Amino acid sequence: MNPHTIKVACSNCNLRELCMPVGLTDGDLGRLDDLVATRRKIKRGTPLFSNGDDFNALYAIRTGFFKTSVTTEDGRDQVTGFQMAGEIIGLDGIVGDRHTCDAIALEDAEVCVMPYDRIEELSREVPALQSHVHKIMSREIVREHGVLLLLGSMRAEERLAAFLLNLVQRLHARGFSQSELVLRMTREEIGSYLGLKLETVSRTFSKFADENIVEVKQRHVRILDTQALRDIVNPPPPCH
Amino acid sequence: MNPHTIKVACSNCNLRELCMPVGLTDGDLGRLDDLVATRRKIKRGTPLFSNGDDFNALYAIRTGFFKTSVTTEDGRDQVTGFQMAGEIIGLDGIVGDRHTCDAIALEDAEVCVMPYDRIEELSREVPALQSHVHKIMSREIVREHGVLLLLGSMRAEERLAAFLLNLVQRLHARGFSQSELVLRMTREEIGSYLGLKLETVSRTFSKFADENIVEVKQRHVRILDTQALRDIVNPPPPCH
DNA sequence: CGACACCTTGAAGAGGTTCAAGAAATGTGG
DNA sequence: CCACATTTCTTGAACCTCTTCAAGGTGTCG
Repeated sequence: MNPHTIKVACSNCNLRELCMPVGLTDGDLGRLDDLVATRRKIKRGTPLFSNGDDFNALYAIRTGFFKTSVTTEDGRDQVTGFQMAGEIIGLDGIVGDRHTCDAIALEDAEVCVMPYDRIEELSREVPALQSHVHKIMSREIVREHGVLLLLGSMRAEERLAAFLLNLVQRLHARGFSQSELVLRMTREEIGSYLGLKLETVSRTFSKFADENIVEVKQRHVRILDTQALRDIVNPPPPCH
Repeated sequence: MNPHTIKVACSNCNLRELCMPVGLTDGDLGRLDDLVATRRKIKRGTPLFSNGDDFNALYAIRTGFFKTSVTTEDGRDQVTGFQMAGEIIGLDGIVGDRHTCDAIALEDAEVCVMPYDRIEELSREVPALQSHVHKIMSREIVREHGVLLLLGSMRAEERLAAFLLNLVQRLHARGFSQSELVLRMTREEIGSYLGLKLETVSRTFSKFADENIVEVKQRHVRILDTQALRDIVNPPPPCH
């Protein structure tokens, strides 16, 4: 067995609420522990899985931060998402038994490895788990709908504002500040996710800073005016 | 009961291969019939479901053609996909018990209504169905990854070329021509899907026509040079 | 046949990209 | 712990793609 893996239990994991927030009986909860085979540590800059890898597990992020990205034959690259503690990655691999994207750790990370055959087996026996797995997939579909909207119909400022609000909201749900955050990704990675060039991302940050909407020092961002960001994403109807 | 619904059976449906291509025993196959409660006819221009509607079923398209779209509070609209016979629609509703997008018929259509609680129930008992449902969701996630790539990193010509190739490939899988197709959607809907304005879509069609890559007469499109379209999507490496 | 929705095309303009240079942070090896 | 190499970020200027606005053409349906 990989030396970077250790045996663990879900039943007293403090991320349980986020990662497997199922209404489980004590008995079911014990069985959930069977789901996580091991944990695995991923070093910053290293893939958890890559395009083409055999699919055999979903991963629950315990600590750390990931990006997922897809690549075309001619080398173009698109970041499809950023994932943080409590989120599940690897769903792309189910349909074809191989992963179709890369998942790269943007900081040292640890994940719970949940072998897919055990998930299928267990979710046949525990309806609450079955339902939860379905919801996780559906949530991912709905999330991507939102990104399509962003890429298809928003301008640079709207995209970056939406991105910041989304990040800070997810961090807040994990107990972090509502207004302060440290970006774990480069401007280029943000740009790839938002369908913009890194220079445009940088310029837009500067513009927000000029307007006293945020303070930006490299990857440290402080949101000074959340409402202004909201208004940028969703222009308030003109008063008349 | 709604007069527009009738009772039916999957077990001898000729779309079975596309819609529920599971390796089923005869016994299981009979049980699949329990899945489809009814059929429902949808008139052109009419929603199958709308944003905010209670979620209680997935729909398998028997005939017809749909678009799905999401809307922002300020009225912006993004087409998230076009669906044709054999495809499953409604997955967005699972996570929150309500639909989060609109599904509109672009031509008169008929769908099989598969109540979601029956799907969950039956897929606990029929592993092949469980696996299939998971694959359908995963496929949708992977499909959307492709659209993200398109919206995030491609130029207008590349987007339209990719769109045409995708449409014709899916139609071909259903027994239609590899080179001829009738668009069921307007230029505006194509544009919304591709993150372009309708004028840009129109101009790009005209450009392809000038270059003898396609023939376009309103919604009738004939592809004259498939390889040219492929080369536009995926520029071949320069010879040296 | 007339009304309406849809499509095409042109010209001007805006938003984002590209290219380039330099500054700031980060990591590395001595 | 410091010097140096590397990566990342910022900013400016020119350019290009796509959008916007406008007008006219085409097709469709009652």
